[in-house]
Amino acid sequence: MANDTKERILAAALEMFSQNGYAGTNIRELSASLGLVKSGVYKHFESKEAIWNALLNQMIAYYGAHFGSPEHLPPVPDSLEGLVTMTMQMVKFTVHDEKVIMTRKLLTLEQFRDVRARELATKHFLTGLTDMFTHIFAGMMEQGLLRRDDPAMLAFAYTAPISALIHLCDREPEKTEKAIAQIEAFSRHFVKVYGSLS
Amino acid sequence: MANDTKERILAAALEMFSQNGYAGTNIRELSASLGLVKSGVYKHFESKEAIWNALLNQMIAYYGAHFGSPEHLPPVPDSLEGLVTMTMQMVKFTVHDEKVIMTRKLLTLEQFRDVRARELATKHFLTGLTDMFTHIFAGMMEQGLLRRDDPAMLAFAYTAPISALIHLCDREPEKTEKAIAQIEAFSRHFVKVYGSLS
DNA sequence: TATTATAGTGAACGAAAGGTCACCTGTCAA
DNA sequence: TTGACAGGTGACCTTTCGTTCACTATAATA
Repeated sequence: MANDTKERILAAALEMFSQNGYAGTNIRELSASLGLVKSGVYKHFESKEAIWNALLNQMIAYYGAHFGSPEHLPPVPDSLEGLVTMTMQMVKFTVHDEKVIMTRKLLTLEQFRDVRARELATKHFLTGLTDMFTHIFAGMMEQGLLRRDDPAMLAFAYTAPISALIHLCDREPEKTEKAIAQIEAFSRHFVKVYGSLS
Repeated sequence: MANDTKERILAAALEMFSQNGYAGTNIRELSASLGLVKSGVYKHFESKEAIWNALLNQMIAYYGAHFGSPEHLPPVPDSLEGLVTMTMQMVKFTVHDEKVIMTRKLLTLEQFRDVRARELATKHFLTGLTDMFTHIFAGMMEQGLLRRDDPAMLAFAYTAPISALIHLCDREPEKTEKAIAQIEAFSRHFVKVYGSLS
């Protein structure tokens, strides 16, 4: 049947939920944005909540597939400058990719209402990043690039400020460029402080 | 007249808006939680949006009165341990005070919808804290307690991770104790790294 | 005491919400 | 050719929303 309407509904839902929240979104507008009428949506989902659940499942699955398992860990940089470069690549992607932005906003808006959104939010905003950089920093310490220290603590100290500025970009997109520059400055400050040469 | 109903409405609105968001809150429930009937609220506010505006004005005024001006800056600690102590005092207050928690949640939920909420959110979550600790760290550097460095950068590196864990407490209150311990560990890590004795 | 403003009630209203249903239409398999 | 079905339409239903209004009780004021 070549039917991608279901996927298009989920895409539109992500867009509207991330902007106006679940409660602030209505099926009429959502349908209209797809060029169909409200009842058409109910051919694909049995309720508004079903759309929400499907969207959340999709996000959870996506996160699991891309960041959930150890095999998706990025390579350990072989220099301090490599850490900065890798960081900036990831940051530039994450603050410019519309779908990623909307995912973060959605999790921000629904974290207090839905337990699964809450858990995914914590992964997205906190533990996912620290886990990833714990691994990276442990590797860099082994290579003698970073001062020996608790890699988890360093990862937390490194990723939390970056995460804060990513949130700023979501909140005030016009500050994105400035925030990226700030992240790079922070990253360089970090390698200066924790690099083994200091 | 002894009429505090207006204030009670605002308090209830803070509670409901911070839990369910503006769109997810209805006047019936809000009135009921105060033991009055829906139309009674309209004796004090002409619309739901008027309640929102009054609440936001109150929050903005409160923030301005308590954190807005330089005279409210905390004293500069006279030791590294003093920094940790002061930090933990502030943190324990901010993660346990119901009103402060609800304020943060509300700003989190409405930051994408309302420009003034957005600006206050940035102050609350980012610039307010960094500004405050920029002043503190500059003072501590003058006293020779901290290594000479850019105090604004240090303030950012110090407050952003703490802020991230405060957000975690808002999202998952059952992790509050653990998060507080993590903040203390991070604070001690920070003074170890940046203290002038290192 | 008479008056008047205040705070609250309860019924009602129109709009908008989520959801249902009978119906239409094009596609594909038997 | 026919029948089944997926996908879409438009009218309609019920509930809930924010809001209004006539009315009442109360307490201060003139």
